[in-house]
Amino acid sequence: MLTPSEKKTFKFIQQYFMEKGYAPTLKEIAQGIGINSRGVVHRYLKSLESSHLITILPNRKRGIHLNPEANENIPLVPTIPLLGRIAAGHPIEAIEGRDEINLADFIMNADRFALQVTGDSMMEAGILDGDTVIIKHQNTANNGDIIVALIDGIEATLKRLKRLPDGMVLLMPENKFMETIAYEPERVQIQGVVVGQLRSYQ
Amino acid sequence: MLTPSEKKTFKFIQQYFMEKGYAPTLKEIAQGIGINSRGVVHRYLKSLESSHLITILPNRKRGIHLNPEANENIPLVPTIPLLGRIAAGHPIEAIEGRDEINLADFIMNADRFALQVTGDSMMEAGILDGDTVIIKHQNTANNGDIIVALIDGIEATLKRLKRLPDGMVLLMPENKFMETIAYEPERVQIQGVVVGQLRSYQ
DNA sequence: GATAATAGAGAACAAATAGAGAACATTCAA
DNA sequence: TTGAATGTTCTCTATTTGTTCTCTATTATC
Repeated sequence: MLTPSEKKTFKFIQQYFMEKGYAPTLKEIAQGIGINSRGVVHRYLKSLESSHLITILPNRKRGIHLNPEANENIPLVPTIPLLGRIAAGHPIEAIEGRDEINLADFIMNADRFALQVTGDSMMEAGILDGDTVIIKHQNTANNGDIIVALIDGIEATLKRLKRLPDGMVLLMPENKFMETIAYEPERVQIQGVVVGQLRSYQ
Repeated sequence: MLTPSEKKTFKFIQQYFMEKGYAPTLKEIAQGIGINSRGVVHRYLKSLESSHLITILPNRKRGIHLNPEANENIPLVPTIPLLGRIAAGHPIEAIEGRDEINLADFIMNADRFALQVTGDSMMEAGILDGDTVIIKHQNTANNGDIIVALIDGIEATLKRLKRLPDGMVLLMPENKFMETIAYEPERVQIQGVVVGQLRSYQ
């Protein structure tokens, strides 16, 4: 179990790694977490090592490794550090305030489930073949939402919703090679709304 | 059975755990449930321990463990049910075997972090303005990987990597309105590889 | 009314944590 | 080779925190 100081130390190391591409010195860590003593930092590092979060190469300068396989030791909060904003042509810009993403907030919820997407009908909305979408189960949706709809009780589809003033329901793909189709409202049953999306490149 | 105060205490601890990743101090619990006395909190903790809801590590600061069996409503491993595969024009197809997505496997790892993407340079790869990409920290990458690169030690960018036989490094945007640029290898420092992606529609 | 259970305040002490900084060993670059 | 920077091990101090008490108040029950 990490103390708050140890956690702070660990986060600083992660962030430093990202920005510089190499590990910080003990002095830099000390400054980064707001203390003066290298000895104290060393104590925190020893503790992080015994939690298998890092590996210390003895006596090496900047000899800290982040351990990839360490998730079992921080099991409780599904968070990942959010280090900043990346835009082409600029240095990575730090984000004040929010410094981590809580996956629980992001998607976990009793009324949510996942679907794996096949096909390219939502390609131009950034939803590609093989992606996973997180659906919030609900029977209504707003204009412009991306929804899971059941047509005639059988055919399921992922489309953007638009209701016309005359009552017709448009299900619009985000792919210029595919056509929007209009349905009578009673043929379309809304199953849920897309609230998130995941993609794995591994 | 628990008294109302004990229940309140237990809920506060659960919530604190989810948010911070470590246990609260007695003082924090006291404030959290609206009293002043650490001694009283300690009494509640003893009671929660004898109900096997928590374990107290004696004399440890923040030495409270939530007992997993008593905690079934809060999953330790964040998962979301994966209901099937959706393809335009077909019913939702069930997936045998895998029926839930483990978010910990998906992204959480000590050497991973998140970056928020600004701009449209990777649009055609389905990475849109505002998306969050999960980066695995590493200094090497394969041809075709989407990487975070530092150019001349300053400028950070998200591009697809291609190495030419003559040693030059191509950083290719996925946007037909932007141009691929070739760099001498010593100007490009690889910071990490994109291993995942999140998008929130909320 | 007596009794027990619940709630809370707060004092007193022991122990853990956070931090400073000295002293020495080791690296690493000039 | 040498010196500065860095890692490592210590001892010391202060503060916070956990723990155990005793005391008071309220409420419900017999």
